[in-house]
Amino acid sequence: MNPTIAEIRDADHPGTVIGDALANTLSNEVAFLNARTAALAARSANAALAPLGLRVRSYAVLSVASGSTPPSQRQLAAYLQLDPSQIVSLVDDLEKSGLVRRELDPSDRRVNVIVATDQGKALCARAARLAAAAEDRSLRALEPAERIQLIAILRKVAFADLE
Amino acid sequence: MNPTIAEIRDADHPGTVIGDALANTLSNEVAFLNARTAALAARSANAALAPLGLRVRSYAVLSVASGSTPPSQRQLAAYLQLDPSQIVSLVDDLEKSGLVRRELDPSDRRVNVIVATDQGKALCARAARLAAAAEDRSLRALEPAERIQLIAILRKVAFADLE
DNA sequence: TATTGTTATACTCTATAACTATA
DNA sequence: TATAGTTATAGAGTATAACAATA
Repeated sequence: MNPTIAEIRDADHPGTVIGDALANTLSNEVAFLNARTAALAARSANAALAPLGLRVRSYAVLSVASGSTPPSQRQLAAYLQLDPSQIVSLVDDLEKSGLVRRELDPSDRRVNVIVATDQGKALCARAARLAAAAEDRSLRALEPAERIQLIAILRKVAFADLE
Repeated sequence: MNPTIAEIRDADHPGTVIGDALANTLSNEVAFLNARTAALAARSANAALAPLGLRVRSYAVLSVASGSTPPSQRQLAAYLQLDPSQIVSLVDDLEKSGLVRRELDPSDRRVNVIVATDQGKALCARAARLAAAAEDRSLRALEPAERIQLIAILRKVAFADLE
């Protein structure tokens, strides 16, 4: 169960055994564990969302825009840790699909508030269920209590850049 | 401290306040928290490793190759969750820099064993220290006990694809 | 002057498929 | 037939810099 002492095998090619030693240095580095986990989770979530025409990125934007406080593009960029220039094409695509609208903020006409349409909110709800199912599969190795711990700890780390 | 109730600000532009509601749905999704954390950690680690001419990817390959059980390229791909074709250019670059060698496995001449040179091992040791320092900064929001919990839980999730 | 959104560009990473040489 | 490594290519993601409109 513990990667340090477990033999590690390539899931696709069971003949490929990776010895204990491989699972040493890197497997204690959070950055590596995070990268590996995020890669698996993103692949899984992208596959789950594909039938809806969404990807993890566009789903994230749609999800925030579907909340009770529609964000500006700048806020989306900060929250999703993307460059503001990347938000442009994400919102473009969602807008073309009729899932969100850009609304000029009357109090500051430089800012676009991104608000989900009814159609967007409906799709977001369906997407959230698919994402949750993918997450259940990704986290199947964890006890319920561990899952709660993981979320609590990751929230601290994920937002450590904001005081 | 808790992102659900905290106001979230853009670190670069303190005037940008993101309301509570933004921090709701997504911030309970492990895939999102993982992606945000991994993005921050990768950026930090890449910056830390840049003076050595390494990036997180090449460092990961070098680190495994520096261990006591040098891997095949296939094993590297499985362990790092990369496609075997991506390993080729990573190893090419490291080999050109004299940090690793491809050694033909005598028992199966299809496989290249990737073994770090002495120079590669020395650089890997320096890189590991820089990576550890970057990790300390990334995880500064955690108590020591939380850090240990995080590693234990992430290891389970990160290797759930291997039974 | 500073900030929001936008465009443009170059680079890195991801995903597939096909090829070769060995088994 | 099947596997290890390689090549090629297209698409997605990352990082910067510059610009127009607005504050």
